[in-house]
Amino acid sequence: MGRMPTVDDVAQVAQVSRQTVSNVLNSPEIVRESTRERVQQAIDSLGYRPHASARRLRTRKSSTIGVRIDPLRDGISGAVLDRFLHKLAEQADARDLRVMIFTAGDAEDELRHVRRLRDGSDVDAFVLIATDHGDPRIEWLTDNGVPFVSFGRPWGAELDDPRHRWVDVDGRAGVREATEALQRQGARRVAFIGWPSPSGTGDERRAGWDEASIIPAGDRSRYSRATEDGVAEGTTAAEALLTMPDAPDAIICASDSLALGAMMAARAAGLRDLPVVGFDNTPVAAAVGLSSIDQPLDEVVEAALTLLFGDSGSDVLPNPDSDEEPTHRLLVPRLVERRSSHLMPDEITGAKSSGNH
Amino acid sequence: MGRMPTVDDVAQVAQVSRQTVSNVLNSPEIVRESTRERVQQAIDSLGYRPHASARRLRTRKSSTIGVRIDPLRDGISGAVLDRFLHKLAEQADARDLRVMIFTAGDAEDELRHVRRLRDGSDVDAFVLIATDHGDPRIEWLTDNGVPFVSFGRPWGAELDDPRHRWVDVDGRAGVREATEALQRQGARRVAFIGWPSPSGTGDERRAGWDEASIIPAGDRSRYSRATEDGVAEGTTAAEALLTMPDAPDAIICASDSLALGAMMAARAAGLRDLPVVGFDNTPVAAAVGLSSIDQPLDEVVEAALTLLFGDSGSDVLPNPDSDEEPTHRLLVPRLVERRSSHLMPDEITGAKSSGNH
DNA sequence: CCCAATAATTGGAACGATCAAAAGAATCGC
DNA sequence: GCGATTCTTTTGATCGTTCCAATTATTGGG
Repeated sequence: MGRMPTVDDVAQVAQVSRQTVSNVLNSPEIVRESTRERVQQAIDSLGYRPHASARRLRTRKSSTIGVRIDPLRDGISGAVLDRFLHKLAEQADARDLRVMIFTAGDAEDELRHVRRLRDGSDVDAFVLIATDHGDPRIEWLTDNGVPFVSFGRPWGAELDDPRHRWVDVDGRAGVREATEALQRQGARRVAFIGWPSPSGTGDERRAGWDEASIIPAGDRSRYSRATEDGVAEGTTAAEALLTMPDAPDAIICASDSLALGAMMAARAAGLRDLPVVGFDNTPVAAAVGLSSIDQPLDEVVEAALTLLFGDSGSDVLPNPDSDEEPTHRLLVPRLVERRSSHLMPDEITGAKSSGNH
Repeated sequence: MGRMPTVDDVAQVAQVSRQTVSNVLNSPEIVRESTRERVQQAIDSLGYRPHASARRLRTRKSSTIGVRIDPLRDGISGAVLDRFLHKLAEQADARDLRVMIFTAGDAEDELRHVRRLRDGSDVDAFVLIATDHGDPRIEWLTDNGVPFVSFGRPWGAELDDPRHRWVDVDGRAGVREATEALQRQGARRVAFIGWPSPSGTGDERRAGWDEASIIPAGDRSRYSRATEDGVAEGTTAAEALLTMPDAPDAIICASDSLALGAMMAARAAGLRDLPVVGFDNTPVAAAVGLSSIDQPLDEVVEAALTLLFGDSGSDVLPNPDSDEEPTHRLLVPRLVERRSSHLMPDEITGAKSSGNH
């Protein structure tokens, strides 16, 4: 394997100068057609590919985005991040961007990485996932002018800081829609199992249920449970709900984990037709035939990239400082109905799952 | 934000030459201690970071590995790849390597990416996941001298081609061990639910059961079922097993999806104590308290990186062509016992799952 | 104390591309 | 047919680093 051809090699074959070759690649419209064709032919015949590092050195941009992948993704819901990552890789490719991943133990460790990747011009911008209450990273990034976008809105006070670009899914609207759908089907007492407050995401989802519920306000709190996330926790909470007088005739949960637990509790109690709805539309939900509220990750990723790079380019937009342009997007999720609980175990027809490892 | 400091800036402050600064960074041992300290101090005070692209241009290596992430990971088992990716990012970081991800629709598309990433010197080596029967990528990569390692052994004839480095987990041993463990606990008729043959991975797992089973050889095939992967399929297969005379007193499955289905079938049939074992130890298994055979991903990743880069460095080893050094590793999985089915729904105490999105 | 051998440091060149500005070709109006 | 205008192509410099060969400082032996 000899050495790779360079612009000079192509130039020589095509009988033009270096720069013209470069122009054919980067600004073809300014090159005369006949020349362009000749150069293109030389490129093809030599199998020339621009050397990415050389280009990056000169242009001072890496066309690469950095993504932190989380260390603890034990939850079923980890699958959402997984899908997100895949969509990101896909759409980044369409814009000629590369995606670099990294992990970090804690926030400090993460900042160390961010600094290294950025100062070394390894990446142009970052994508953060699932920001928490008062996340220290956000502040650091905005203050240091590092371009980034977060999937998940900031739950602190800074919701409208135009310097912070974010994309999120409106869980409130999703749960509201699901609640209304169940009530249209005839449910009169739709219960909700969510997480303890305060939890930005969780509180929003509960609020959606609260807004749509037709349960008399005085009675309503009885139908709402808060517990840590997990299948077992979902089971416990659902059992408590199902054994009370005027038991609910449908349950909406803040996650598929909780919903899976609730579904198992319902079955154990012989309530095979009790509708149960989860959140995130994870593979498990699909596998066991659980209805779930699906996050439109395609749109999320597209919105995130648009906020960072504009409608189509691969140049990072200047960090926003005025709010002429909106710097965030709130997207609406969609209920995927699988009529969760109208199926007995021997009738399950959930989507197939694949993968051998 | 002014311009980033360069080696020259550091050199000026430390009163040495460029090259000495470079040496402090890359070969500290050849620099006199007093000088080294002075330079280091200048580096710290200026906050200097080497420009990654410039370095890559000069050294002609990118210190980056490329990983393809799969487009369809609907299965529960996708979680394994997820964990793999995380471990990879972690260990790559320890070796000062970066990880770049990409996706591709089909094999041809993937090769296009590989070629682009490699010819552009974006990545030094590739990590492939889950190779299939007679994977065309493998041949192309070996023939073109692209350094790579695969997680998953090649199932074609080329198992011992020293040019192909691979790491895999010995599913046969894992299932064998699980079968023996169940038999030690008193099970007499351990059944197996796997995938239709031919399936490299699946056939191996079944073979492990076959080797350890104490069911008389003539009877054994009745206790073995083959079906596509999926929760519903697992349920169906388990029901068939459980309704036959001399029904099995334990079930081992080739995946957690199948196992989850089998577990649900067992419960529906009132067999709450029937042991069920899955494969991959996915979050779902942990969540519902399902025993499962765990792949030692830490070791897998470490072995993979060692095959590519040697014991500690970050330079790609020359492509092997003789078999002086072993170019593959087969690792042994471990059974995680959760006594799957000794729990009724209201007693589930599976590990909590987390993650809000 | 000098010379040889070794250790430490230095300056010029190169990696492969793009930028900026200058130079050359083609086109147009009159 | 000539200068002005526009289009196309070229030349020299540069991005920040490491390689290479040359130079200077240090050490040790006789």
